Amino acid sequence: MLTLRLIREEKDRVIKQLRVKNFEAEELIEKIIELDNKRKDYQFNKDNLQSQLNDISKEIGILYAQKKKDEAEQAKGKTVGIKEELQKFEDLLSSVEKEMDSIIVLLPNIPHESVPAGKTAEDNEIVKEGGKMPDLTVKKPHWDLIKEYDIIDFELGTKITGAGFPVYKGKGAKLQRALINFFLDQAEKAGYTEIQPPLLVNEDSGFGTGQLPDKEGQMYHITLDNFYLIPTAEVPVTNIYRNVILEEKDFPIKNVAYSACFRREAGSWGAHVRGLNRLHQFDKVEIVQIAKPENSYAVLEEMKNHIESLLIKLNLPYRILKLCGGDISFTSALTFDFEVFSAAQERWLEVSSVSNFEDFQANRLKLRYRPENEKKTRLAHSLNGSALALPRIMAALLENNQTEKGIVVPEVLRHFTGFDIITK
RNA sequence: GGAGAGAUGGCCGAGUCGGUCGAAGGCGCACGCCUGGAAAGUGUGUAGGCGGCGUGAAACCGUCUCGUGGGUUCGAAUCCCACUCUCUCCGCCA
Repeated sequence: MLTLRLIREEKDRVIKQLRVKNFEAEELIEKIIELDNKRKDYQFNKDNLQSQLNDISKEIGILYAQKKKDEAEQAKGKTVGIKEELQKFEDLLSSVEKEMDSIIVLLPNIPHESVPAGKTAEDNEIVKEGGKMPDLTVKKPHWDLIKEYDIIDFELGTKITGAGFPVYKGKGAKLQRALINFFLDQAEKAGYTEIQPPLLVNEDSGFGTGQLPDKEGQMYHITLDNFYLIPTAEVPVTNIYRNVILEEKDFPIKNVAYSACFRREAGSWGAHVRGLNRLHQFDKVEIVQIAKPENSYAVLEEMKNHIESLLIKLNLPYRILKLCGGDISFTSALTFDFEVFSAAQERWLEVSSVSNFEDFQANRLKLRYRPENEKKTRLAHSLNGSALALPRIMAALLENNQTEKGIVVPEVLRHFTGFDIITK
């Protein structure tokens, strides 16, 4: 949620920058400013009336204490008109606030200056490519490999739950666990604190990170208790800081969490979603940082480097994209996507997305900090990134590392797996 | 799931039959005095939101906030209702 102050004070810049996201904001912003003016006016009137009323109440209290009962009764009469008037302004205020709340959440975060214009994923800017393309003598897609080596079973998942809930077996399960351990250990070495969050969250948390109210259909909802299954650990981990005022000494705040993630993916089933490419339940290691505004872009860079280092260590061919205005998410100011090349599918697969939300989430979360020697609090910046999402890494590893003898386990994972090749 | 108790500032804790209560007292913290330095002692300060308020900040003023939401009343931390959460006991259980 954009801050009112920004909307008021830098209206033109907001409108201009939102056009990069292909969002025409002028009308909404005019409406917001109009509502805000009304709001101030109503509150001013309300506060004044309340103040008068409070004064009379105090007088009555004193009169009673002095046993001047008649005068006290008389004073009560004076409150009637004021109370009616007060009620009127209270009603006006709450209706204008309600309308304001419903409109202000419609505005997306303004993109960073460096975000390129563009409509679709085609317009994303490739900022870096790395790693070496594998030279394969056999070239089977992972959905064939997992059957051949009996390591992941989709049919079994369908039997137990439904489509998109695969069962990992034997060395497949072990490889998955090795990846999780590797990612967590790497994050720990980079100074992140490991968190094991709840996998179900309440409505307030869903609102805090921006999943609710609009993306409701993307989450599994447990209606009986009104909980939502998390689509990413970002939700519970960032919500740790909901309604929090941080002190200077609390920084840097670096958290990492492994969790299962649940996504309904309603309506997004189609081409290119075979095998592990898109699932309803998958594992992910997520890094989350809370930063001071002046540091947040340096922090984003640091997170980006961390993610890149994982791909290098796994020896996967990768590229880094800066998302264009049309592809960047509603809440993000600047996002980099990481893709790995999956050699048998001959496709780039998105395995990570790292974003700076600036104060957009923080404003909803009421996540603030107190700068040194300042009385006033300020909104902090929040950032997160996948480090990394498991299934597509798994898909790329299986495809890129296949040989006639079996699937070769990357060097860095071997002490977690205890084996160096997956054979039939 | 059943029965009971409770929720007050960073923490502990008081708050009388509703009346100048944003809230005593203590601890902690910050700054100062004292000291050669420290401890002890001592003084001062110590919530957040919104509005007045304008280019930022401070000060000041108003208003709201004692788990959350509503109600009664001229006036609610205090009374009433609903909800949430915590604790204790019982039951169940990895």
